[in-house]
Amino acid sequence: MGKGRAPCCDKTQVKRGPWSPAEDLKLIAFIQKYGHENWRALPKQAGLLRCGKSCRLRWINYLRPDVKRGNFTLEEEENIIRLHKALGNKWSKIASRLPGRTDNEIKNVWNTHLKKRLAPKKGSESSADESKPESSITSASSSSSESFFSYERPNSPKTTTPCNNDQFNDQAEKLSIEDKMEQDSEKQVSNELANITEDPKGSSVSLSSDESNIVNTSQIVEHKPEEEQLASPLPYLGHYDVGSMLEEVDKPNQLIEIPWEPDYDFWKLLDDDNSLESFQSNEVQLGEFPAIQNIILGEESVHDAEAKKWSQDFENEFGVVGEMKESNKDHFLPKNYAVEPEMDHTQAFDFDDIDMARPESELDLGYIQLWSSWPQNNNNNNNNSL
DNA sequence: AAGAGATCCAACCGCTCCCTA
DNA sequence: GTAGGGAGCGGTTGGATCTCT
Repeated sequence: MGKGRAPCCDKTQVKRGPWSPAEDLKLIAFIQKYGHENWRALPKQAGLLRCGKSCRLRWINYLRPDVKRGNFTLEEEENIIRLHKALGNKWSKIASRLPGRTDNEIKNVWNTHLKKRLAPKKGSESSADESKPESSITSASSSSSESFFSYERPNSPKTTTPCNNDQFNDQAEKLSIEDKMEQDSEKQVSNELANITEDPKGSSVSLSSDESNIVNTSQIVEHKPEEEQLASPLPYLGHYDVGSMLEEVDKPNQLIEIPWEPDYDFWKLLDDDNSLESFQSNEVQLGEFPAIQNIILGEESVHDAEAKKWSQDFENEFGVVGEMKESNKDHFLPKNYAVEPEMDHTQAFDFDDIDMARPESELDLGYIQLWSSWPQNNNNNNNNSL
């Protein structure tokens, strides 16, 4: 092993950094159709200039429809602390017990404030055991109760939970018992997880062996908007011609080239009042994610009320519609999104391009459900900056 | 209002695990 | 038994955003 492991891909040949909406959509479209059995080959097949690992990460941490976005609730944070004590820095295992949360997200939350929150009371204790499971949380939890419950998350809607010590002691006792159970074996953890996640493999449609696959229809059917806060990270993708993209990705065994869609069109559409009006009056279904839903659901007619509703939702989501100017359109891009270089600003969005064909396969059905399952108003705190 | 420092989080890196031939 | 390759995991980083002065 003198040479060490070969890199997974040629770093000079792949794009790095923030993902663009177009890349996201390509990835979503491809995975919706073909799943992700081979991450290494996926970017090539999907027409993405990305490393397979990057695609996997993007999908798991951000694009997966069952990813719960928004701030962690107090209950979730308690669970993280409890599970971290039981499992240590096993973020993926912790994530598996917090439906909708990713290991990366949990890791970030832990490192950014949960760790800090617990730090003061831990000062006198061993600081080296931070990543190691403890036999019981009782003592640590009791001593940390004050700082723990007085914590108020910045920039988040207050999750006001009564913070008296009696309640905490009850919880600590309960958690202590649970943790002892957890420590018995990881198998048990897995079993408990199975109960929590309601058998993700029990779906009628499955494109891949991964339990997180988005075409898990059971997840979608059981979607509860109020509770789950599932959120599309790309509600603004309405201008992308998913239909043609899906046609392109319908060739998984060849190297395909999907032309980059200019993001500009979408912003131009919003910038131009006339365009927006035509957009709204175009007798096209405008649901939560208008163009995409149109494409997928194949609805041929729409009510103006729905069009207006979407317009309002979009305004809520992105701020002022119609006042965005050419000079500052980039500022309306969602946080951390990459702007595609060399945009073709001459192209205009054409609804006629949308493939309105009704889906026939189960895969397409899954696609419908994916998109239609995202709630309109997610609590993604990224919206703060929009 | 502006600059500095703090915070957050998406993405990357490199390692380990696991499967297959 | 073992070498190679892919997937997954945990640690870290860098840039964007927020808060404070």
